[in-house]
Amino acid sequence: MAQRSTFRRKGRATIIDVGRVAGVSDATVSRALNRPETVSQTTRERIHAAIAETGYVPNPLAKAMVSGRTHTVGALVPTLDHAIFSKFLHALETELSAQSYNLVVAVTEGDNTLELEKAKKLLSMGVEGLIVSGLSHNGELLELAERAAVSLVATSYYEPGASLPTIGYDNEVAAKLALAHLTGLGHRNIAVIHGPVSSNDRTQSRLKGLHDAGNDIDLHFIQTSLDYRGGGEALLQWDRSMTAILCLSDVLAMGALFKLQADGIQVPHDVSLMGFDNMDPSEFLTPPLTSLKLPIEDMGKATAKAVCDHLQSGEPIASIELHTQLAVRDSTAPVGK
Amino acid sequence: MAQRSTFRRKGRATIIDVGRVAGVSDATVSRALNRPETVSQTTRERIHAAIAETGYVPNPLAKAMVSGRTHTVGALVPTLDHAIFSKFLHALETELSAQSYNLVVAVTEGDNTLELEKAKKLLSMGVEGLIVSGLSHNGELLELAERAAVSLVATSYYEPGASLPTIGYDNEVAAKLALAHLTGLGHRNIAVIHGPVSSNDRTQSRLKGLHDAGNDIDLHFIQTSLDYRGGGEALLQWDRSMTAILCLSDVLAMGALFKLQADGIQVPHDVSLMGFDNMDPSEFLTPPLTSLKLPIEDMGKATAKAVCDHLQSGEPIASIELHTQLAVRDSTAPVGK
DNA sequence: TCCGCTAATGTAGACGTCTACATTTTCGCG
DNA sequence: CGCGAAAATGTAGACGTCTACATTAGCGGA
Repeated sequence: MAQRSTFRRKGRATIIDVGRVAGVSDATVSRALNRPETVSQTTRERIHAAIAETGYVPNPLAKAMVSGRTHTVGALVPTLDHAIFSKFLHALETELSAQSYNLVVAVTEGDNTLELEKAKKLLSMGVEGLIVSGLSHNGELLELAERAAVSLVATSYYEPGASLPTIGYDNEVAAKLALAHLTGLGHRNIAVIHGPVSSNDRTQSRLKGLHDAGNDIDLHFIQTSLDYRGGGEALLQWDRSMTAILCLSDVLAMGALFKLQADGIQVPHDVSLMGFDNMDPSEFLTPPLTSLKLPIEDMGKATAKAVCDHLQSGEPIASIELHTQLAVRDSTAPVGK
Repeated sequence: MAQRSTFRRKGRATIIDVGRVAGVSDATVSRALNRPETVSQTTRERIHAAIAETGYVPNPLAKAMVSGRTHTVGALVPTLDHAIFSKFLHALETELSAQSYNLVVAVTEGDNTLELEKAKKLLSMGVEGLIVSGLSHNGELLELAERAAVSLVATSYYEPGASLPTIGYDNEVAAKLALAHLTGLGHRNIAVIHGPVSSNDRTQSRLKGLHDAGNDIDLHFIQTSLDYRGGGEALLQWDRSMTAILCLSDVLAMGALFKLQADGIQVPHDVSLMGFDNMDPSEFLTPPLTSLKLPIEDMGKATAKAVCDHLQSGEPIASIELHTQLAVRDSTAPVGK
């Protein structure tokens, strides 16, 4: 803990202090650290001793400043407290970190104003790329990112015509796929339980995909809060004339299933139940839940790769479509059963 | 999109370019931006026009370098793909962001070597504080953080004697509390389902809390994988002589419950089932799951506050104990029933 | 022994912003 | 009309690291 004033200016030793102790210039120290082969054996040893003596730690800010790189990518997500986003971020972080990038996370609560505000913070800390969720954003966001020369990419979406690259899946098609499964089983009168529409463009797209279902299909849309409770409460608007329930999220489906179980209503005997997301527990439920698999982990990996490639090559980011897939399990059955 | 070579050096306009266009020095521009009241009205206007013209965006790195601050805090968590940690991070981010700090997240997969590696990356990008989960770490970590003059705080734990400040709860006490609930209902022969012990010191502590349960209590420890499947599979080692099952995580409890439901075993009639964590769905299960509430959100908030206070005041971080609490619901019943 | 080449090290200035201090301008008031 | 204080602006150098270029040292060969 010796406080050698020789090599301490404002608390921390600098590369110059190390040089002074080792009897060389700062440039030599820098070289010893970054390209050791250009420094003689003996000098290198003296320098390392000096580093140990001074407790020198490179100043990351000075480094970043001179290189102009922070190796940092920012992600804006509506929430962390939802398996979809945390799974996505997990995959994203893993891949980014494999390529030596750091991930800064900011939560937007689905609020475009807050999103803009947090985007500013991320930009003003020097992120090199910015990942957002969905397509509806404050108009200023794009402009902001462009001014900062930071490239933007949207996820949870695939829409090649959009004003920014998108990496994700087609929510409309996915919703159609889910519905087709139920109609294929003969269901014609179907409850659709979904979360709030405002400030959730994924839900909006999914609903859009359902709207032109066809004349002989009766859809009853039930909006509720996007949580387990909401799934249960939505059932108040359900009656047995609707032979199937399509939930636009597995959380809602589980909420509904638990309520049905509590009420003694048999799935799929009394009603078919289908989710959307394919979350971890879904396949273990009783009965195992039919759902729609979203390629969340792939999306995380692909997004990380795209951003890293872009930062390396300078090429613009291309949109990538990932595919959704039915996971047919026991919670859905033919209408007659 | 005019490419005025006058004010472009390496692609981006600098504060000096703005000054040149506005006909003032860089210092005046800097002041106009940071302390506008010290600059005359007319000059300010000219400067803002110049900023618009040049598309100037302050370089965050230079700023950080001169101020020596990044306003960034790092968090190392075992995984993001688990509600506990993502809930924690959500609360953490919310509070940090309220105090204008950014959050960098790194995933350790519960591996101390990887943790150390990622800690290095976080330090070398300039985090001002580092939040880790649990107490078992690579020894180098503490040393590293100290050298970088970055303060460390451990969460999910409360242990005032530890070598670093801890903000969390007492896992041993919590486990005892859970067990006491079951023994209080008369259960004497209890299965304890838990996840992998290695590299999970929270599980270790919880088990430690159970070990001196008392002579008349028979505990059957069943280790399994920490996921829904694991909870179900663990039941292979359970038989009806064990009148209660204590799962050291709600994920395991849900996995077990779903399997019990599938097998037609009634909870709590045939067996009492208790979880640990109190995750979102638990109260909606059929039957609602008795669990042990962990103060995860409080922990996130408290940790953020502690770190921010520390960074503001320079005072060392003090350990904080948060309390756990039983959430008694219908999945547990007296042994006779 | 000296030339010339290579290896090793030093010098100087750049990166973009901030700020203490110096200087200039402004303006009120006698 | 000029003095002096206050307001406005400029100058210079710091922050810590990197690197192109300049310089010195070292060494083998003739």
